[in-house]
Amino acid sequence: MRERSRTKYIILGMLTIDDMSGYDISKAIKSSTHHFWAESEGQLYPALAACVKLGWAKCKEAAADSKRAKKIYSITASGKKELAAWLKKEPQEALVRNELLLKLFFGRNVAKLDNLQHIAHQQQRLEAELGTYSAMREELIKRHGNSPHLQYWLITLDYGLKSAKAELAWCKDTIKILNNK
Amino acid sequence: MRERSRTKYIILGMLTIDDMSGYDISKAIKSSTHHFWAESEGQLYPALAACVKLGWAKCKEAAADSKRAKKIYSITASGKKELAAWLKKEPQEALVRNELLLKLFFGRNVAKLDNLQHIAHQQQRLEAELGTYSAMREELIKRHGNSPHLQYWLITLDYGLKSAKAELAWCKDTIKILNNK
DNA sequence: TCGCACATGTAACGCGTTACATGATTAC
DNA sequence: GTAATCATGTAACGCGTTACATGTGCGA
Repeated sequence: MRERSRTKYIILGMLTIDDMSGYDISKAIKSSTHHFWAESEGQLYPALAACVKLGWAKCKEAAADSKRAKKIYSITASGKKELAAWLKKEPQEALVRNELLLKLFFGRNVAKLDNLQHIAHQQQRLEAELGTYSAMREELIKRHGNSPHLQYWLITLDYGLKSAKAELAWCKDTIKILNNK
Repeated sequence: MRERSRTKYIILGMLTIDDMSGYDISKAIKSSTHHFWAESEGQLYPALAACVKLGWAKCKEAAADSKRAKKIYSITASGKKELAAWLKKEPQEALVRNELLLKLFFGRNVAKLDNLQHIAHQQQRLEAELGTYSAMREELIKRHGNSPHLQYWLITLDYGLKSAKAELAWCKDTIKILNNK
């Protein structure tokens, strides 16, 4: 069985943006890739240690000006090579597990209202998400206007915006369909 | 730690459509929910046995007219209750792990062409998917035109169609953006 | 002083994939 | 005859979440 986890690569990727601590990486993931790729701390810290062991990253204690004990990691030349090799490989198909759709697929086993409630709730979630994405977009442009990463970040954000809008349209249509019959 | 697996519920759901063997359920999943919820045989058979043990399903050997040794499962009253209770509970947020987006997020670490290739490949996949969904839609209506499940099945199919179209539009836009700069 | 954010980890456990194992029947 | 599909499972393993554990610094 070959390794399948991509935690080490998301770490390396984050370290190409800036030197960071484990905690910083965790925060960065939560505020950027979280909607399409999440990681928990339980994987992050061991994977960080593994990166160091493989020579893909190195670690130094935080500068004296910082009050907190903090380990700052940076990517090595070898790490950059590994990351680039992985980035070039054909991405695997996205993994999706959508419980809302699964429940709706079997929706005829419960009252129509139960299904409608699930969809209405999803609609609310998506509207909030749309707001978040728009805010993120402005924030990104303001704070990283001349970062060479920006173009790529906007691409993934745009994916979120477009798919949230499409999902929202589906919610509205589906509510109509269920109410009219 | 409470149980998180939903394999037993997808089994119960399939058994509300018809009595089936494990192999039948596996095939049914592959041809219906697979795009938003997949299960492997390694989970399916043990979960089936668990359903019987819990009294949610019962099992009888295949009728004599069948040549093959085959175990046909059916849902019990208790199983129906369990399924309905689960269906009514608020669905959890969808789990997504999109490797394409993850690679693009770090896209500035490789050549633009590498990123473009990934997107072009995704575009092809989506076009094929769109064709599959359209064919499935016709097939469903033809074969299950008066099934009480049909309405719900079309809803989930429609989700696939709409989100594939949105993703396809994003692919085209993104290719343009990357080429123009 | 109380709670939150910062900061770093480990352990337990359930989940899910992959691979293996086996054999029958059907279609070409 | 040979490959694909039908048919049912088990075992090993890596993955990922959740919960736990511990402590600091800062603001209200």
